[in-house]
Amino acid sequence: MKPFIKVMKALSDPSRVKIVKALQHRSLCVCELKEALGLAQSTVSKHLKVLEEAELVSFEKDGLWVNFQLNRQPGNTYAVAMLDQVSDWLEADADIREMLDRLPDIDREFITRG
Amino acid sequence: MKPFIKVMKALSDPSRVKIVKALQHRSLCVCELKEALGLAQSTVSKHLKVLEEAELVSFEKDGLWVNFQLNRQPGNTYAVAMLDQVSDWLEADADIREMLDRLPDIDREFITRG
DNA sequence: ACCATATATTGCCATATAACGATATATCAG
DNA sequence: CTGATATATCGTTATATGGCAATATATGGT
Repeated sequence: MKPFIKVMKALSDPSRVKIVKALQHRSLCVCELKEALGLAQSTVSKHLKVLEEAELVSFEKDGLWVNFQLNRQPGNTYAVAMLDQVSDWLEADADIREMLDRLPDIDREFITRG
Repeated sequence: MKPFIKVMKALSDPSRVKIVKALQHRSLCVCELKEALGLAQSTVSKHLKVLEEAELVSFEKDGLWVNFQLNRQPGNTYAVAMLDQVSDWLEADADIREMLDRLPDIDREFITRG
């Protein structure tokens, strides 16, 4: 039951859903997600940890940057299924669209430290 | 986004997941679910309301009894999909199995008011 | 009308969650 | 080693959540 609940809880928060939908398009660092979501860096970092623990996202370190992406081989069955579902869902959602439209203009090179 | 979040939140609680898994087998009244879950009647009633608002369950009144069942025609797309998913999931879960094994012996006629 | 019973609602408490700012950690450049 | 920068962690606060007991509501029987 635990792994299932973890996935459901992880997807119960609008900010975390937005992160998943953003990562559907490309891998992103914390600071880019911070810009996309309009949240504090520490808040984004915490959300990413929840998503990681549900095995919905994974990361690769690249020097100072940490690139987060959708998890390609989750051991958690529910994570696999939900990533698949969510990829088709909420494409027309106003909040999601607004964020995705801004995504192309968000670049780690032009983000100032907050 | 709201309807999606409602469904995810509804399925983020072990007691509510148990309710869904129980209703997969037969429709049940509040007092039977109370027995199956070992929770207070008011707690079960509250959980059912959350599930209702996510359109995961519906009910039919029959005199004093209210029979809850899985919602057959949810307007909420996510509710439809998740009911389908969850029907295959957690069948081997220890807590779920323990509850389902007791379910045949739970009968509204033999439940004393708490 | 009155009582019994099934469910819903309310009030309360303990814990969990999401947010932030501040601080700590990690990595790279010089 | 020192400074700069990206991320993680910590401490705090406000709100949400899950649980219970007590009470209110609804329905059927006498």
